[in-house]
Amino acid sequence: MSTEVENEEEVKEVKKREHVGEYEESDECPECGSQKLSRDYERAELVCEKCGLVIDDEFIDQGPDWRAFDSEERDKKIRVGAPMDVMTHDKGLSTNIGTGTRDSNGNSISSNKKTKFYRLRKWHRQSKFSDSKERDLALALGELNRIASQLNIPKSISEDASMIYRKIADEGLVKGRSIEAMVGASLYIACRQNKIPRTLDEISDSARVSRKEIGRAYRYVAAELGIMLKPAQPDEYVPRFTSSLDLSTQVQFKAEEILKQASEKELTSGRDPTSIAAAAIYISSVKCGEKRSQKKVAESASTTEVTVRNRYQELCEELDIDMEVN
DNA sequence: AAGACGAAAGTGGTTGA
DNA sequence: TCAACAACTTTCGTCTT
Repeated sequence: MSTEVENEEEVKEVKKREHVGEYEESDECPECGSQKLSRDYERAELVCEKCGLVIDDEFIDQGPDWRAFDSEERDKKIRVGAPMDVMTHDKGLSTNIGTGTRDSNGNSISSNKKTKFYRLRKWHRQSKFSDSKERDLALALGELNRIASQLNIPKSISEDASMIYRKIADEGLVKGRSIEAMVGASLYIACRQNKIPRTLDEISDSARVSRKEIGRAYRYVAAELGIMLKPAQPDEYVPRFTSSLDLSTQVQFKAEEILKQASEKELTSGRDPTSIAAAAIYISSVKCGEKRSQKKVAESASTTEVTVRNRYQELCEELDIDMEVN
């Protein structure tokens, strides 16, 4: 509200532009004829300074509808508070009891009342976490953020994951299960849905639970919420792997090209998509003259040289790729 | 010395009786 | 519940660059 704006000049200037209410400050007091009328914006009253008559009340406050605490904020003219934030347990929208020293009538409040409000504020703060659900949610979302940032998961996806977790919690699916595993499952689902899959291994590395448990939680959640995910496609891993290997986009496109042919020939089914992706990247890196060793490629895809080797040999054979000539 | 290759044995998960 | 099974990993010795 305008009370927070310290600069009175600015407020008055806005007032002048429009006629507000029946009376204006320049009018005379109908009671005593005094020309000293003033507006009390806090109470929305136009009063005669001489006799105290309220001439006009409930006029519309034409002051700025944005709030500002300093000149920088005034320049920005921000109209809203914090945006909804699904990443925190109360979506960043919970209320606080203010710390003002005046009551709604503008009178200062007694020290007795002040201590009372201090207590109220304290209780109110604590009540945000009053039930175990909220506490668990706060804990879970904290953990989710930690894992997501460790895995460099984009904000939009971790937000999706928090929405999924909220749903899980709302349906009461967490009961009796590990929160951490459920968080892992939420992230896993969110990543796959956004076509930037992370493997269960990658997630469990950053979480405090095993891949097995996250996998189990994921299957459970998927069944309960009716989430059906298409199996991860190898090409979805390519951009992440190539960039972690510092390969050019040319290599990336080439690898995706190879994978397209491979999936047409149905070479991908039944195989770990990360291995296929790694093999395609290996071939592509050699072909583009940016060779990375099998070991390096395998590492980035968190698999082994042997598997990369086996896959890439299959690909070469089936797609008639000759590794010798460039 | 590093990387590529292949054989062999071991592991964890799925499937079908 | 158990055995069979395919995919994958680990380990290791050999060959090539």
